[in-house]
Amino acid sequence: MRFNEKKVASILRQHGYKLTPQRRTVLSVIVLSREHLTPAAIYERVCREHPDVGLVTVYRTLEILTKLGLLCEVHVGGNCRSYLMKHPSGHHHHLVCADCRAVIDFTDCALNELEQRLCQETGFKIESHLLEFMGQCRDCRERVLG
Amino acid sequence: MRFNEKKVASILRQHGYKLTPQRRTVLSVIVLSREHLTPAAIYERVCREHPDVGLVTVYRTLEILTKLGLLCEVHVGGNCRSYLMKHPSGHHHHLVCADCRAVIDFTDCALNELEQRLCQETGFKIESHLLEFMGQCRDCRERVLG
DNA sequence: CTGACTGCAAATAGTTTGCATGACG
DNA sequence: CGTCATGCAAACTATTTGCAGTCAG
Repeated sequence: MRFNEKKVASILRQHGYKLTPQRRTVLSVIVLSREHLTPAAIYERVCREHPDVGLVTVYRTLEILTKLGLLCEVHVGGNCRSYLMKHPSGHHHHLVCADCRAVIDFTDCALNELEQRLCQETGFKIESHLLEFMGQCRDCRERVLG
Repeated sequence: MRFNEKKVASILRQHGYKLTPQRRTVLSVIVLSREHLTPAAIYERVCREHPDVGLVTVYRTLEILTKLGLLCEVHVGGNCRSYLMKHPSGHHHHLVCADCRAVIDFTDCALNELEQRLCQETGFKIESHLLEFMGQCRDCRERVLG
């Protein structure tokens, strides 16, 4: 389960950030989404509820959440910046639906063996990795099949 | 081994693209690089030899090479667009040095098993994946150690 | 020759910054 | 109440497009 609104709010407060209505709205949009969202998409949804919030505030909120390590970036699909609330547990990867942009997380990537072999063969010291699967989720497949 | 200049030139000609001096220069910069390069970095190197080439031409050449499937994008490192000549053989992944940006390719990603398990568990139809390792290459490690 | 290619300049898209006003704690 | 947050406008960066002149084939 990903971070929920209460948890994020408390972390923000712990770090001395104020909980303004604008930030609450941005937070709620991100937390409630099963999809990865671009800043523009977040802004659009925020505006539906509170048209007076500025795009700049969305960017600044994203910056804070990223700095606190609460967000993960999704890379799939050309557009580089898409965000999603992170798991509190840490290391995980994404399974992304190309149609509805829904994201499923999984944790055991089983890359240790490959990583070790690559280290031996190349002399690299591997520090991290990026792994994402792209495809079509169950719902979207069924919708297409009719 | 990645595509070489001759091979790429011939593919371009086959597809009816003209081989102008500008394109030759852009090509040679990409082919000769062991690193992944942003459009701006390619432009800079091109200018060292031919200061009269425009950045726009770099973008347009990259567009063509991408359309022909001769380039791969490297995602690591925030900046989203970095390019590298592709392997003719097809499916492969990258091991990227965070210091010098050198890229080593490898082919057997050993993800089939994981892919199958994820399909079963989630109902996803997986179509592709993105896998990159980041770290420090042998040379950069030795340079640091002295 | 002629259509494709080029460079310039301007347009567009995405993101960041400066600043005066406003509100959380 | 002071400080941090906000929104606007403007600056910036990256990329794309329109256009007239140029050149590869």
